[in-house]
Amino acid sequence: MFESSCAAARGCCKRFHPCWYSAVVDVKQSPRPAPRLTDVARAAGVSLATASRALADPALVRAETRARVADAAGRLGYVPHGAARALATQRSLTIGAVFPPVDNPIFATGTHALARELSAAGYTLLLASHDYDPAAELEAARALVERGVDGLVVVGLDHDPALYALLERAGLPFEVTWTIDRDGRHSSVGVSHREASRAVVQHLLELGHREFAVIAGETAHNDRARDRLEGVRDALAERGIGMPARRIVEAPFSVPEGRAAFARLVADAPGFTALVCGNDPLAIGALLECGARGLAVPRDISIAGFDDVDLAGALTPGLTTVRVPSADIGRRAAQRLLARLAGESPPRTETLPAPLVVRGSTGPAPR
Amino acid sequence: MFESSCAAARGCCKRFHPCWYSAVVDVKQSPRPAPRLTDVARAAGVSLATASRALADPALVRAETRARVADAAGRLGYVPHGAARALATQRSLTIGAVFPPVDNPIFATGTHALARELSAAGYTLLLASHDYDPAAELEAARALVERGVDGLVVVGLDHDPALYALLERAGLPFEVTWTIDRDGRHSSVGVSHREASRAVVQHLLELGHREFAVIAGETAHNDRARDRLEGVRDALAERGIGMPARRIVEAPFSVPEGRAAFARLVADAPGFTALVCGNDPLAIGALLECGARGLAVPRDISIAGFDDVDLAGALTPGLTTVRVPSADIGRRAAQRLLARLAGESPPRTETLPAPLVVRGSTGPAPR
DNA sequence: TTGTAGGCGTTATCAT
DNA sequence: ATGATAACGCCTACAA
Repeated sequence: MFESSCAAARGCCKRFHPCWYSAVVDVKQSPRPAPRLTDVARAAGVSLATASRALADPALVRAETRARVADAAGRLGYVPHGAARALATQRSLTIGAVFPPVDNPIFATGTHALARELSAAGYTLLLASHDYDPAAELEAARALVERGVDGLVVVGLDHDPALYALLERAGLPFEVTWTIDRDGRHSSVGVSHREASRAVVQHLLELGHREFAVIAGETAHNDRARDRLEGVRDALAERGIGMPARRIVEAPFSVPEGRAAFARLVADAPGFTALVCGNDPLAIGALLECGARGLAVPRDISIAGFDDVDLAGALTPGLTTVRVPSADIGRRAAQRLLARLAGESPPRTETLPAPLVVRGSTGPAPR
Repeated sequence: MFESSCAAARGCCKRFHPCWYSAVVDVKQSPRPAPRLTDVARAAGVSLATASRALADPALVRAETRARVADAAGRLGYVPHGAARALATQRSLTIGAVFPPVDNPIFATGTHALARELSAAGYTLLLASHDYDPAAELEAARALVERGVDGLVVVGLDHDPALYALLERAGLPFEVTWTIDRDGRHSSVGVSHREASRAVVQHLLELGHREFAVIAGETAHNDRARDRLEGVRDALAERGIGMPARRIVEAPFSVPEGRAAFARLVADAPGFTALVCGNDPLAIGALLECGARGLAVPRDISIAGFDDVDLAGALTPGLTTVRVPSADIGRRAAQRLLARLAGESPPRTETLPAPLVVRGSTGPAPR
């Protein structure tokens, strides 16, 4: 019986080939193959080509025909097959992003904005997340390229050279984000971490502080963390103010790590009145540790962060910080990439403002 | 000249058809077409099929041949074409997720875990993010289905019925997360928000509290928020303790909204000694507003949250809350989906523990 | 172990 | 305005 139906199937419709059925254990799992465009065309009494046009570019088809096709598609619950379309058009309507831990609030915000902006344009986000590991990042990027993304978003400039090579060979447009590429070698949208960091220090200098300490983010594989640290050094050097090496500690970006780092700093290199932190979670950790130690902020010590996460403004005292427009960066990255795919040429590098936000956590240096 | 090269191209290699070239403005943009498997095969001196096998299932091919193919692929910088592969195999090695705002820390954590777990298995995450809008969610899900995801992760059970219909028609395996589906109609992994919420109230009752207030998350389209609120009602009802309606306010999940909601509560319905919040950001907002008003926690008022975000334990006093294992949920959702794709049958519903974490923000009721 | 060839579901180029 | 048909790049029975 299978034999004969097999032979018959071969002749007309290969999709019902019994071998296919026999491979399926649970029939309920796949009740019937999903309808394809051919099915829609048949149901509407038109050719495959017409059905395709009616759905893709309605203007090319008579209104009445168009309606019949739309109706048939609706009745059958037709869903276009993206892979087939991608194969035929050589575009996937998909954008990839390789992000550092997306559970960092700023990247979470950026991801959200990116996803929303893309979907508004009919694109979908393919997201890969790594833990500041260049090898993992490269691997993730390769996976995204294989999936046929039309463009890619990466964070910062610190990447395995093989990543750049991969993207260049594939001729894949990509955007560097958060950081801007001063050399203009890559298309980028972000802020000047270094400048903003200088502004923080200048603010503290104006308040009379001369004894500085820094809790920096981990600078390996992270140009943002390095730039922020460099900004501090720049501003101090300009004024001829020194800062001993032991007043600088590095810590992973998190509140608990910020607490711990502050404790280390107080133990190893006490006497500073101003603390500059690599991001807000670190600063909040430091603030909390101050509270636990009975240190008053800003009376005994001034603390500044970087990023302006939601919480920064809600704390008491509010955290003085730099506002990094994460949502804007995500949104603009999407827009720039889509513009380039449409043949436009947005400015090679786009610098967003990152203003200093002065709140209660910084005040005059104690005398 | 184009004419002749065109004719020649037609005969041998259509990819170099001059029409194609003439359409490309900037030659540097697409230096040469990406190498295909055919090119690798030719370079290695084997057939297309052998090249395919050598790369996909090395065991099927002689070691020496395999090496030649691998070498050729490496030299040419060959990257498989995902769409073509997906079309041929009917699998995209891609999993979709439709999440509420991924800038909510718990969803950010879940996303991160999901992405990492998937990529470890060779899969990639297609992420869509909405703002608690069922229509947008449906649209996003449809986009993911079109992209050919092999499975889908959704959050909770509150969805447009059309979403379920879509997934069922497509025969697409999906996982409900965060919430568990008691009826077992859908495969799910999450926690019992209702039970955990009861535990919070029981804890407060044991501390002698009788005057309760609630800052709930917005319950529309959000079964987690509803369940948490119901849990509070359950526990109070069991003990015959009433709570007037004006002691319950709803607010979007965020720190600033928590502050504002607390202010409203104090203005409209003062006199409560215990405050149960729909999540940690709301609770942290309430804590901060207490600080600003000179209310001591827990002496004057006890406050509890839900989720156990990083910050909850770092605050002083620490926030009493329920630990929701977001990372585990993301990880398990990935594992369960992959297992099902591999033909296994993980338990229909998987309930993860959500223990009460007692910290300093709750204490004996003032007398 | 390797090669041959048909098919995956669309789009797009030709005719008509 | 519509229809026939050749790609798109890969996988995989089947044959050798």
